[in-house]
Amino acid sequence: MATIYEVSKLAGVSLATVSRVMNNNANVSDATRKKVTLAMEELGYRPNSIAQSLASNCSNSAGLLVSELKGPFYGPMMSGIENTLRKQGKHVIITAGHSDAEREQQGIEFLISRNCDALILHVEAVSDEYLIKLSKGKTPFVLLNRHIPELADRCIILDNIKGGYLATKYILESGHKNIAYISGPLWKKDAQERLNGHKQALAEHDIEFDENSLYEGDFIEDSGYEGFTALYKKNPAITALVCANDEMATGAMVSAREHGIELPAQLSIIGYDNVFFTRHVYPPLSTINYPIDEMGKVAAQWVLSHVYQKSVQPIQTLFQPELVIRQSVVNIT
Amino acid sequence: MATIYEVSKLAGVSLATVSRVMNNNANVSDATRKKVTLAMEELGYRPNSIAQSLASNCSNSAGLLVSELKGPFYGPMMSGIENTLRKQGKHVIITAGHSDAEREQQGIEFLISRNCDALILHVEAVSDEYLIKLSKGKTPFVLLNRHIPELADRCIILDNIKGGYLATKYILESGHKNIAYISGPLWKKDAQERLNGHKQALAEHDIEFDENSLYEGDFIEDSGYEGFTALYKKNPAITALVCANDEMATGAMVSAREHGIELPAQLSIIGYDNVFFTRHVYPPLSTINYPIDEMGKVAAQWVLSHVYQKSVQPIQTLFQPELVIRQSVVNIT
DNA sequence: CTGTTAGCGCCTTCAG
DNA sequence: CTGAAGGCGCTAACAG
Repeated sequence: MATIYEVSKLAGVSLATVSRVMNNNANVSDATRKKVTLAMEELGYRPNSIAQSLASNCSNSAGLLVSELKGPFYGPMMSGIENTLRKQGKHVIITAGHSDAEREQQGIEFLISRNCDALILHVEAVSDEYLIKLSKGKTPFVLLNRHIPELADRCIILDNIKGGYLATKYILESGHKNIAYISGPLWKKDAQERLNGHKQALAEHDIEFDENSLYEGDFIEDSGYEGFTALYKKNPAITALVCANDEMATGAMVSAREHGIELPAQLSIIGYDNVFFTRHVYPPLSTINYPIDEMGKVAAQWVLSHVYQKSVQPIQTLFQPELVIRQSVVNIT
Repeated sequence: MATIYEVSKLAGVSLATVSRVMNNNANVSDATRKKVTLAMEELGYRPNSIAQSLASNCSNSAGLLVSELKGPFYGPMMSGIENTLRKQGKHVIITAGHSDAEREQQGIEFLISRNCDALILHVEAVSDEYLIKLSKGKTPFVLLNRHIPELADRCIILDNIKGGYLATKYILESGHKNIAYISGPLWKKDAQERLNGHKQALAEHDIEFDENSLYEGDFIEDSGYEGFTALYKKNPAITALVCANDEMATGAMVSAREHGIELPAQLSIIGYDNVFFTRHVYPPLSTINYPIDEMGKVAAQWVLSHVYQKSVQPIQTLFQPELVIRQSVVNIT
């Protein structure tokens, strides 16, 4: 790899001049600029961004931490972020936290140690205190899907309580009274909030929440399968199931079919997230829309304006969930 | 951020010694080691991996280029790679090429300029020549899903011809004779190969391939929708459709239903890739398994052994596709 | 076992 | 408009 030094020699100028044409910064005469450009081409020169980063303390890249690299939820999120950042010539360094406090911390530290100019974090396990401490550090960050009062202006979130409420309300208005619920891991705030929304809707319709009709899953398909199996055993009379995400809903569907239950006629199911494949499962799954790609874009824009343009514009931090009606819920009134 | 210098001062030792305990390399007495460790903790010291990378010419991270960050195909691939690398303390820097030659090149150059120790590339648009030239450079790389004879030992591929063959063979053996095909973009080699496999199976059964029953899609769902719409218009008598990937197959299903076609009774469909949601569409989609997660792991292992352990072990480069039978294909003999 | 001394490749004042 | 010089934080011989 050619270095700036070789370029400068070939062009017959100083290091500083080469540096200047690279960052087409200061005034450089057209003549010398041309000389340098030619020399760079001749040598196939590529700037070493590591060295740039060390010297300038700016890496032109943002760090992104997601819980998983796979799964239908994170793909659109990463993609939305990468696209908007890339358009401005910024890069993204992605790493996974696996919903584990230690791995999330490691990931964050890795990104910081890589000189990321800013961080976009979808963290679940790490504590509020840790993040507040982190916010005192020099690397700015936004939080996706997590609300911390002290950091409210950089928390881009969905109103999960409302989402949970909307889902169950729709089920109730379709005449169901015998309703089971498969939640996410309840140590996760969003899982908790969705469940709270559910309870709220129930209360509004004077239906008492029954612990026996709750199964705590882990947002993964299999737990939906196991959840329905368990729930059905306890109470075969349920006519509707609300799931805290779409993947568990599809898992539940598999179990329901194995029990000889006809969908949606004998069992209504609703999911959450509106992940892309929900249109294609059978029956097409009604769900709650989570505009994660858009939220990712907002996060990216925050980075762009806040870090690179130094113009601190307020951003939309609260997004609204929406009911998406397809065919998995049946009216039994 | 504390630097190595401050640590050395606090511990009362030299820079070199601090560096040594960090890389627990050379012999350091337990006493001084303890002093240094304490000093590091007290200062909350974190090594700056950018500086390490610049000085040691080793970044402990591999670059990964995929076509898209979203989509059911790349998720498992990224995840498989990240997991196996992470276990050895290596990190992954991911970027997207969007199946565009220029963006793929940019991505590769970014990864190289970031001092990645090795690259794992899923590139589609960039030329063979470019990659061959790249192979002369100092950053080693493996190729995923691309075969270049000159670089055969670092190409981890699936036998796509065979996969295409298996899919159509299964359709033919189910008694279908009036078969349409939705391909991927034919400038992509894998799309071409899958189609060739299709033709080969047809030939074996003495069925002539008809250009009119081919629609060139782009591996994205919508093109499956449009593809079937166009194909059906030309020939409403088709009884089977083979698609070059699962996403187009699900798109085709939507169109078929809109035409009042009952699935699978009136139209058999087979996909390709065995992406995770194929089990959940209706009818559950028969397809060809593409062990992409495993192939990703092999790529990661290549990096681990080849670059970090300097033990050049040969790896499995050719993987076999397998027919996955579900319920979207019906026997009409 | 430990300290000294050069760099890694680039940016950034500061003079000129 | 251009060059010289110092430094970003760390590693890696080489001495001692």
